[in-house]
Amino acid sequence: MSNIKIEIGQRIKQLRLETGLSQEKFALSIGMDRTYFASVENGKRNISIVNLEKIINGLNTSFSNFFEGIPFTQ
Amino acid sequence: MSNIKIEIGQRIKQLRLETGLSQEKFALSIGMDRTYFASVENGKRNISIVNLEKIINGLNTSFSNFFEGIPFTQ
DNA sequence: TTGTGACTTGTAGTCCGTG
DNA sequence: GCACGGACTACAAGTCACA
Repeated sequence: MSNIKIEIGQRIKQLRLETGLSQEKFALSIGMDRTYFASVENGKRNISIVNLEKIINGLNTSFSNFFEGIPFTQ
Repeated sequence: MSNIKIEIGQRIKQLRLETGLSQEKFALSIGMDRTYFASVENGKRNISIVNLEKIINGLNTSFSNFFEGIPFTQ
C-alpha cells in the first residue's frame, strides 16, 4: 500500500538530482528551510499545496508532469 | 496571477458536480466535514496533500488527471 | 444546500544545532 | 551533503452556530 507523502518525496528527490543542486542549495533557492525540505523529501511531512507549488516551480516543472512521474497517482 | 488554492477548489467543484452529489453528501462519503470541504472548494484553505488525496480518491480520479484539468498548472 | 467567522488542537514550518 | 533532534511559532485541521 502506497504512501503519498513518500511517493512525493521520492519524485521531488528525483527531479532535484536532475538539477544538480544539493538539498540545501535547492531549498535556499526557493526560500524554504533546508531541514524542512529534507523532511519532505524523506516523506516525513504532510506538505501543503502552496509549499508543494513552490517546490514544483523551483524544479521548473508543472503539477501535471510532476504527478505523471508518480505511477501510484495515475 | 493565478491562485493555486482557487484553481484547485474550482477543479474539485467541477468534478464533484459531475458526480451529482451535494457538498454535504460528497464530504460525508469521504469522511470529511461539510464546512471544511466547502471552504476548500471555495479556495479559502491551503489544503495538505493527504486531504487532497482523500478528495481526489473520492472523485474517482487521479492526481495526474486532476491537475491536467487545471490549465494554470500545465 | 451552501458560505462564513470564530474557535481549539495538532502539526506544519522555522531556526538552532549535532554526527 | 545529508539525517536527525530540540525548541520554538505559524498555520492547517477540524468543529460549531448561524445566515
